Amino acid sequence: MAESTGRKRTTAEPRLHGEMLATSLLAFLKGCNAYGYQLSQQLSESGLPQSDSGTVYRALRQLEDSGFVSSFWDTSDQGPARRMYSLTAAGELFLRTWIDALNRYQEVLAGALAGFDTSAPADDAGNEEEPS
Amino acid sequence: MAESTGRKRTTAEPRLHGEMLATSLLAFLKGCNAYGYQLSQQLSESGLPQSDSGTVYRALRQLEDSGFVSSFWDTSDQGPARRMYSLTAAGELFLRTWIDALNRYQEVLAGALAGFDTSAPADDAGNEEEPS
DNA sequence: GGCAGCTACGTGCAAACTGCATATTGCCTG
DNA sequence: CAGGCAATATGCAGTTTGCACGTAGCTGCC
Repeated sequence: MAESTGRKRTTAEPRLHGEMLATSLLAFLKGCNAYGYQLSQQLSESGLPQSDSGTVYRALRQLEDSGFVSSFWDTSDQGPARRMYSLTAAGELFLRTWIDALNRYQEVLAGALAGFDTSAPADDAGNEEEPS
Repeated sequence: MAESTGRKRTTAEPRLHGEMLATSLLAFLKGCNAYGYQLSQQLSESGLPQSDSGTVYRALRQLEDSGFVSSFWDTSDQGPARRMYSLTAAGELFLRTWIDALNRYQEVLAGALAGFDTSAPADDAGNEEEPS
């Protein structure tokens, strides 16, 4: 009953998922628009946890469905056509919103590491006083 | 191209998932050990995006399977027994690893936001730094 | 020409994860 | 006693992911 599949989630090295992947892509697109392959490479070089390229392409599609990016086919260069993505206003808004949530997230983590009791009113965290 | 349910996940308010949820739980446990119900409440009060309590319980189980937390039944108080969780050494290591990744993550986001819209009103995409 | 290899994008499938509702047990209060 | 809260857990349907694989265009090499 041990590791049959071997693919848990919390076990191996981290991987970039969900909103974090989406936000990273939006952040890259904020600087300059790019295409999927390029973004996938940038993720690898960023030192961030990596993602499967298929996941990246699908994430970009979802972002487009949500209206956070827009795309067009770029055939100006040689090679296979590239789907060029660019950030929309809604995407920028979403990006800022998420960065804000991320800041709180890091506060919590940093606080917990530094010795907890950062901002919470210490209801019963370190106190064993239970309202009974 | 049949349209599915239509509600994606990049649209509404963020929710805490995957490794981010796991890391939050580990961070809380770093300060003091606690049980699921308590952790679920702390998440709500932290200003972080929330998670379903069922998801929290399952995440704790997975963390235990991965060896990042350990648990025992606490019956010292009245009421239903509580499964008390505490952080293990492996969990602490995982926590630090992920916080490190988080730092890089925030660097990327902050860099993308700050590095481009400060004084460059150019909206084209072809004039960014080419790293190669 | 033939052919491997790289770029660039996409999809099928099974496993995994999530949200919601719901069930359970124990205790306390009106 | 019925109702409600605390605390944990699970079934189910829908969604997301990892991996593998497939397509298409171009380049280099013999």
